[in-house]
Amino acid sequence: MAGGGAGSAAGSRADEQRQRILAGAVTVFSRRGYRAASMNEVAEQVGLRKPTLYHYVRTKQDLLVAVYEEVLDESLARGRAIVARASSTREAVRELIVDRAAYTCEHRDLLTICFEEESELPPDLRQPILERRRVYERLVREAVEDHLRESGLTLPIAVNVYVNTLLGAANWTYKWFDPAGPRTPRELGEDVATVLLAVLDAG
Amino acid sequence: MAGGGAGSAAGSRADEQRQRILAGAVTVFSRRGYRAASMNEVAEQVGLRKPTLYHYVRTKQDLLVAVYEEVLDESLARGRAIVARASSTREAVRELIVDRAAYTCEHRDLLTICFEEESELPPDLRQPILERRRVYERLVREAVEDHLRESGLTLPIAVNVYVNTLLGAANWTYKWFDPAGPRTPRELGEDVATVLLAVLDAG
DNA sequence: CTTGCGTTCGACCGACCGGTCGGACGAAGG
DNA sequence: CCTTCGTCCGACCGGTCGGTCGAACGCAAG
Repeated sequence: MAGGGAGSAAGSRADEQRQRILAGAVTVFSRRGYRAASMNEVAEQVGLRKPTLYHYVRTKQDLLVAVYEEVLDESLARGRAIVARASSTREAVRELIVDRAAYTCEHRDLLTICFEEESELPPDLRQPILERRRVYERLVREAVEDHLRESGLTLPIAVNVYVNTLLGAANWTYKWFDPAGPRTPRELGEDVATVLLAVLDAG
Repeated sequence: MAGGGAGSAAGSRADEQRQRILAGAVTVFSRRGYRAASMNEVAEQVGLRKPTLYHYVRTKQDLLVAVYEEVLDESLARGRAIVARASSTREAVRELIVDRAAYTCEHRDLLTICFEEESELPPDLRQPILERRRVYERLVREAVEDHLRESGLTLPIAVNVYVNTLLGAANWTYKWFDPAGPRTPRELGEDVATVLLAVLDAG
């Protein structure tokens, strides 16, 4: 009863190792691609041998799924928190954009995997995972719709197209954000939001 | 001297086959991922057997490189043509966005490969290819800078950030454009451009 | 010391992949 | 008729990968 359990992390030695292995897998998968990365490489990254990995992990696919779980959980939690705490509907939309870009930049390796390895998901888990992403997108769309309703403004295009454009601009930062550059992830997110909010404010 | 030659396509029977094989490879690579796709699958897609593929193609990597060549050539050609023919600097920027999104939507499989298989490029060709992409990005940036200079407007953010945001929004359409949906690629591109130009016009 | 358990790994297995080889088929040219 | 050449493929090879097995090690409890 004390330590372990079902969740994704706990205090036990074994769970610590699992976390280390997952972190190593993220590094290797994002650098070389899920399929090209071998479990031997993951093991080396963590400082273990392959059979030891399999003492803690069931399959390579499980590691990939864990990445999606983490990103989806975190994305949705952040999104909900932002909507809940926002001081206005406009601020909610703005902060969703800023935070989305910032989160993406702070975890480029994680997001690289999520964006590029969808076809590697096991077929039975693919639908549920995509559905959870759709929940996040709906949250953003509703934030935009709330703001439009409240402000009386109208968008010159379909809301759904606006949301996809917005998410594209924010997500694409995973391709070009430079951690050694002059802008912090949040600053960059604010700039991206400035671009995307202009069309909203123009009403 | 008559038929064949160095270019990427010609009238000879063999070149026709090469085109068919490349098209099949694009389909399979984009659906399953370059690494996960086997040359057997490509062969099946084209209606041949693996050894026959290798009668026309040197290596699997060559097929991948051919995809990048095609997309880079086409992108740059379109970009230059747009800038050359644009009736105003604003129209140049607008049309660059519209066409970028439209081209992406019309060739989703091609672009999917380009966006997601960069790490699979042979190391010696990677730098040259990335450099050519940078040339395209520079073309867009200069179009934006020309418009700002001519109009006397200023952007509230760095031009470079604006261009990356713009390209992200346009490129991301490869993830969500629905060919069965109500909008044509160009219509969708126009909507995306509407969002991105608002901040420019507000200048 | 003995038992037991969590951890580690060398060696191995079956499957598959990129790529090759040698030959078969068929049409064109003599 | 035979030759030639482009096309096609069954069978095969070396290598790698995901995953397993059985044993060894270290350590805490009795």
